[in-house]
Amino acid sequence: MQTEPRGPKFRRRAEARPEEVLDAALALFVEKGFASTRVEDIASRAGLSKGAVYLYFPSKEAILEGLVQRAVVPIAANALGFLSNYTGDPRPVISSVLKMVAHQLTQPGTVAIPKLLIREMIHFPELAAMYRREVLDRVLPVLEQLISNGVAEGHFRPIDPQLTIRSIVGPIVLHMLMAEVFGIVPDEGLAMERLVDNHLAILFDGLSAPQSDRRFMAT
Amino acid sequence: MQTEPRGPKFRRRAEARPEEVLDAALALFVEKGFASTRVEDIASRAGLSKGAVYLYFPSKEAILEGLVQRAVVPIAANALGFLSNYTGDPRPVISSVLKMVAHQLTQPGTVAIPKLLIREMIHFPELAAMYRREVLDRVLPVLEQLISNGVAEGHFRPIDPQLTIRSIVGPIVLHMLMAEVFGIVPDEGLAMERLVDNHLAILFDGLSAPQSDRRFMAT
Amino acid sequence: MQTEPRGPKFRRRAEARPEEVLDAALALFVEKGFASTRVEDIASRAGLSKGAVYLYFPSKEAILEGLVQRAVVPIAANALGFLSNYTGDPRPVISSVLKMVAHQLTQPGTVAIPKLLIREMIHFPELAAMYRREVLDRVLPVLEQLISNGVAEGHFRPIDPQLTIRSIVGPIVLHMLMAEVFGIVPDEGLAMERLVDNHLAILFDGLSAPQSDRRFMAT
Amino acid sequence: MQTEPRGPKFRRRAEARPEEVLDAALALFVEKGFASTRVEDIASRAGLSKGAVYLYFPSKEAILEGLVQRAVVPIAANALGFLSNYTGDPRPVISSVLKMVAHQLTQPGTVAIPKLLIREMIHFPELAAMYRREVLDRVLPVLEQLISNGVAEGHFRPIDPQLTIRSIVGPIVLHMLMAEVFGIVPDEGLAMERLVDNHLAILFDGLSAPQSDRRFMAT
DNA sequence: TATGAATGAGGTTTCATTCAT
DNA sequence: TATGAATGAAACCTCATTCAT
Repeated sequence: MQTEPRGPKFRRRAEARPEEVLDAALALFVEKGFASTRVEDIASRAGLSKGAVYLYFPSKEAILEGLVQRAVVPIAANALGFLSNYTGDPRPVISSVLKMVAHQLTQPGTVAIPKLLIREMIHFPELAAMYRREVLDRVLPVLEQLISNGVAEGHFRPIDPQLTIRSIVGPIVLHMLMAEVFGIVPDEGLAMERLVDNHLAILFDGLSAPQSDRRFMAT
Repeated sequence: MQTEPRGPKFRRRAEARPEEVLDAALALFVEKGFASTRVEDIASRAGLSKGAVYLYFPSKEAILEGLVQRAVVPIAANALGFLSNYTGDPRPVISSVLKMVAHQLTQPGTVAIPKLLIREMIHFPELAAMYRREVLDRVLPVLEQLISNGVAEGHFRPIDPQLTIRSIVGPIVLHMLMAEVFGIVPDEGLAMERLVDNHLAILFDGLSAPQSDRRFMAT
Repeated sequence: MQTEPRGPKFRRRAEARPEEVLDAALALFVEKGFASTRVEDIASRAGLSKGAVYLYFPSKEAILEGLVQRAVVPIAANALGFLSNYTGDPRPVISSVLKMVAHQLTQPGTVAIPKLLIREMIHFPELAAMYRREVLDRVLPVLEQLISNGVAEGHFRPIDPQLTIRSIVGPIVLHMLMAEVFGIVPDEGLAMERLVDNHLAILFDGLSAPQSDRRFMAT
Repeated sequence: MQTEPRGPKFRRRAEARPEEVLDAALALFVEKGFASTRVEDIASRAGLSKGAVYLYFPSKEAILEGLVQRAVVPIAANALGFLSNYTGDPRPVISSVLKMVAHQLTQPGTVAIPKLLIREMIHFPELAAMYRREVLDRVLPVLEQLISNGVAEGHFRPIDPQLTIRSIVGPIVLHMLMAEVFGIVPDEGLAMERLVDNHLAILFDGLSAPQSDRRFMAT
């Protein structure tokens, strides 16, 4: 008659639950958008019941917040260290950073958050603000400093560091955007490596044919 | 007892109603997103009743379609002519095209449609497909050809034309994106002109300090 | 500057307009039901504008009322005369009445109103009441009297006149109903005449084989 | 401050909810018609909230379908067995079938579905088709066979079995129809039993007075 | 902790009716 | 008389959230 309080039947790793919810939510938000994703979808993809989701997150929006939070933490903890206070020719650093970024962008997890923010920013502006504060406002100044140093030390022409960041990173972003939004991919496929190589060549040495040729042509 | 001459209940203005609806919808879709915009909002901003909107568009989605259609038509009608079959040094053309694009992008109407598409593409993929078909698939090949010519005629280094398009346009897109999504604007403000100038300098002649320095450094 | 009041351009037979509206409405109500018929449909089928319909009928419901009214008038004016006060063997009369009714029922116009009433009675019970008052309450008593006379004069068995009316008319109604509602038609087609012949044979002389045979079989 | 024990906001009764919804819907559809019945009406009559109805049925139309389905199932499961392959004088069988049918038709539940179909067939023709397929196409052939046998074995005159079905059942249907649609009821009330008795007398032996009389009259 | 039945606000769409012209 | 642009009420359906169990 009585139900002896036996030890937990299994205690399905209760600790990892919020993470699983976030994983499920991220996948679905990216696939279908925030609004079109039902809480029940998230729950069942995470292997939970709808109600259980609310044990971990007070609302659907909170899941999105949690998503951005989770993406933000490693940035703060990690990185930048090897960029900061760097002196010397910044070109090798930029090369490797660009390649790293390009590689990251092909990992689905990395772009998901910015993609989400681009879409949902209107509905949740605080989120975009948070992402900016925690991620962009930390990374951009470092890059800016790197370029400034490059100019100061004569490695670079005298260009505007802030604007130049756009010239460095913009092509990669556009590349992703064209592929993601419009399905426009170069003949050879996404080809992130080729894009970066092509871009670095232009970035450092310019689009124009070398001086000698130009003088010749000008004749 | 008195018949105060109130404003007429019905205003008869068949004229440009659909245009007005589109204008109102564009503004609201950009401001609040498609889903969060109620048809009634559109109606009242256009000075109509909810029902009247349905005299001109069979559904809310049709309004969005109409919006993209309207943005697409001028592209087909308009230009490219002055780009096609262009021969000679492409650099001046690229300069002016870039300046033109940059100028266009500061006009609210122009960016609105792509911004909308980036957000709503998930929910209405046909729209993005249409925009791609009608706009991008017309413009990109022309640019590609321009660059190919530049390479063939020795004005440019031997670079990949398709990928190079991203190096040319990407920075401007990123500039807009940073401003729009994250509110990140250079210290001097949007400064589209300065951005383009900075970018063109890098684009044509590279980020690196002139050859002389580099030879020196390479030593 | 002034618009001389010229004679009417054409004065498109303004008199017949209500009739045309009723015709259009009847066709559409039967085809699509009352609720699914838009006033604009009626108008355009009648060759009018939506607004013009309201010059003749104050509401959509009034059109339906007009329809029933119009169907009711001829009944009151016409008929019954030749049935009333009939004496002598009623069988020939019933035969010809039944054939007439059957013929009438194949005319689309005649069944339309009862069909409408069967469907819409719930929404407009007064209409059914009116039809009953003006049509059925006039016709049924006459039939009842006819049968009563037949019994009194020894032509018929002693049966209940009111209930017998159902035995006389029911099969024809069911025949129509099966065809109209369920599309169930005998192998030979609607075959109204055959149905009536078959039914009259049963009605007057019974389904059972003649007495002589029955006695034989009973042996 | 006090927590008055109000009725629980949520009642958990997964049991027979769909059945209750169907019951409520049937009652309302019959009373007010399909279109005039709001889903919320159904819900509250079933003791649910509007939204809960959609837990069991994906749409209002699905409720109607469910209604017809539910009416159809017992037919397939049930009877006909005792009719099929019957040999011998069919008259007792017809008598009892007719009495059974008449009895059934006085049960509110039974007529409701056909009544609904007559009304809504225009809007949902598939429903009428389903009812025909599952019910009528099963019952009618059996009746037809029964009559054929009666003719073959000399119990009946040589009549058309398909048409004769109408002569057998029609009066009962008309009786219901007159009562339901026009409120026309014999002086003695619905009197289903009397109707059937009167009809059976006519059906088997005819309306006309017995042979002897007729011979006399014919003289 | 976990479930999932139940709630109810909110928005799109239809269309009878009105009325300025 | 005639038009048809405009109105606005009404109802279906979705889904985030709650809570009895």
